Amino acid sequence: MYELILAHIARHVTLDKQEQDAFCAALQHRKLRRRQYLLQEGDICRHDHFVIKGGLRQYEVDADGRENVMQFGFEDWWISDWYSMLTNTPTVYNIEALEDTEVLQIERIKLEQLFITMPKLERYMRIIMLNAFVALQRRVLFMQKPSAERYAEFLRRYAHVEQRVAQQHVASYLGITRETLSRLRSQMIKQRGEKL
Amino acid sequence: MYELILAHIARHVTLDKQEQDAFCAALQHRKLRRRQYLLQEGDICRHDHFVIKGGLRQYEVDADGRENVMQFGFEDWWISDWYSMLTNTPTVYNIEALEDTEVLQIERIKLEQLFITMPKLERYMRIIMLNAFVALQRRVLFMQKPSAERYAEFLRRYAHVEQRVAQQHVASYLGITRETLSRLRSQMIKQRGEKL
DNA sequence: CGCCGAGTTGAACTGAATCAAGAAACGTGG
DNA sequence: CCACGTTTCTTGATTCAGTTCAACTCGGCG
Repeated sequence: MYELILAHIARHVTLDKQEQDAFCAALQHRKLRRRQYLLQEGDICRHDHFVIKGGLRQYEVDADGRENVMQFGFEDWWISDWYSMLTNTPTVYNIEALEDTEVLQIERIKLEQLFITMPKLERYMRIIMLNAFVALQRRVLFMQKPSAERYAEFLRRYAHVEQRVAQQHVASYLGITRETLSRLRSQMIKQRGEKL
Repeated sequence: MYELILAHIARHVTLDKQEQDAFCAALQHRKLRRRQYLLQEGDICRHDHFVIKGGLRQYEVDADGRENVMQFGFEDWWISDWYSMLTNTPTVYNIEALEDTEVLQIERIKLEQLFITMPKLERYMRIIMLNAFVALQRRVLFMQKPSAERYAEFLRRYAHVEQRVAQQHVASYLGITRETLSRLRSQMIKQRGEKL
C-alpha cells in the first residue's frame, strides 16, 4: 500500500527505514467510490491527500453557479486545499472522485510534528510545493493564450489525464465552455485527416 | 540592511542570533537602476532575490512578441525563476526594475547548504512556497472571470502596487490589453461619480 | 426499451482585441 | 526651467473568438 508514496518521496529525499515507518504510521488509508467527495465546500481542510489509485477533480463553484476546475489528482499526486489547511478557514473547493479512488491522507498536525523530527520530510514537501508552484506558473501563462493553444498544451502535458476525465471537466480546467472544446476537437480531427 | 529580511523570516520561524548571522553572511546586496535587468531571457537563474527597496516586474515575451507579466516584486517579496533554478535551464523570463531597486540575493547552492545545517530556514522557504502557491491558485481562478472582476480583485489585493506600476503592466498582468484596462478605469470613475 | 447525461452542431450575440488617431505625461538636453 | 521628442494613456470604429441558447445525436444503464 505504501510503495507508491515511498517511491515518490525517494525521488526527492532519502529516508531510512525507521523514518519511513514513522511516516507511514501517520498515514490513513481512505477509499472513495466514484462521485464521492473527499472534501466539500464549507469544510475545513485538515488533511493532505496522496492519490494511490483512481482520480479526483478539485473545483470551485462561483457566484453564477459555474464549476471551475482548479486541478485534477491522479496516482502520485498530492491534492488538498492548502489555503484552508493553513488558515483553518472553510474551503471554497469540492474534491470529487471521478473514479473509485484510494488515497493516503495525513493530518496537518501530524505532518507538522513529523517535520520537526524529520527535516528531510520537510525538504520533500518544500520540493513538492516548488514543483506545484512552477506548474501553476506555466498554467497562468497559458491562460493568456487562445483556447486552441491551451488545449494543445494540455494534451502535450496531460495526455493520460485527458483519456480519463469527461470533456466538460477538461473544458472547465481550461476555462472554456464544453461547446468550444468540442469544436476545437472536431477541427483538430479534420486537420489530421487532411494531413494523412 | 538586513532588518527587512530578518523580520520577514521572523514572521514564520525563529532563528537565533548565530543562525541569523550565518544566513546574512550568505546574502549579497545588489542595486539596480530603473529599467535595469535582474535576469534576462536565456540566462540560467542561480539566485533567489529578496526585494528590500523598489520594485520589479517579471515577464515573458511570447512567440508573437507580447509581454506577459508573471508577477511583480516589491519590498518584502521574493522574486526569481525557480524553474530555471531547479533545472539549470535558461529562463524564459525577464525581471526588470520598475524603479531604482535594491535586492538581497542568495545563491541557490549556498541556500541549499544552509538548508542542511539550518532546517528552520528550509521550513521558512517551504512556507514561502506554500503562500506563493496559494496566491497563484487564486489568480488562476480569477483568470476565468471577466476582465472587470479581475481588475477589481487586483485593486482589492494589490492597491499599493497599482499606484506604482504603469497601467500597461497591470493590463498585462491581468491578461487584457491596455485599451481595455483604460476603458474599465473610465467606467469605474463614471460610476463613482454617479453614486456621489 | 426508454431515459438521461455527455457530447455535438448551428445561429445569434457579446466582450474584448485590433487598428487607428489623438492627448497627456514624462524625461532629457540645451 | 523650458522645449522637444518619446512613451503612455485615452477614445472611437471595426472585427473576431468564444459564449449563449437551442436543438439534436449518441451511448450506456436502470
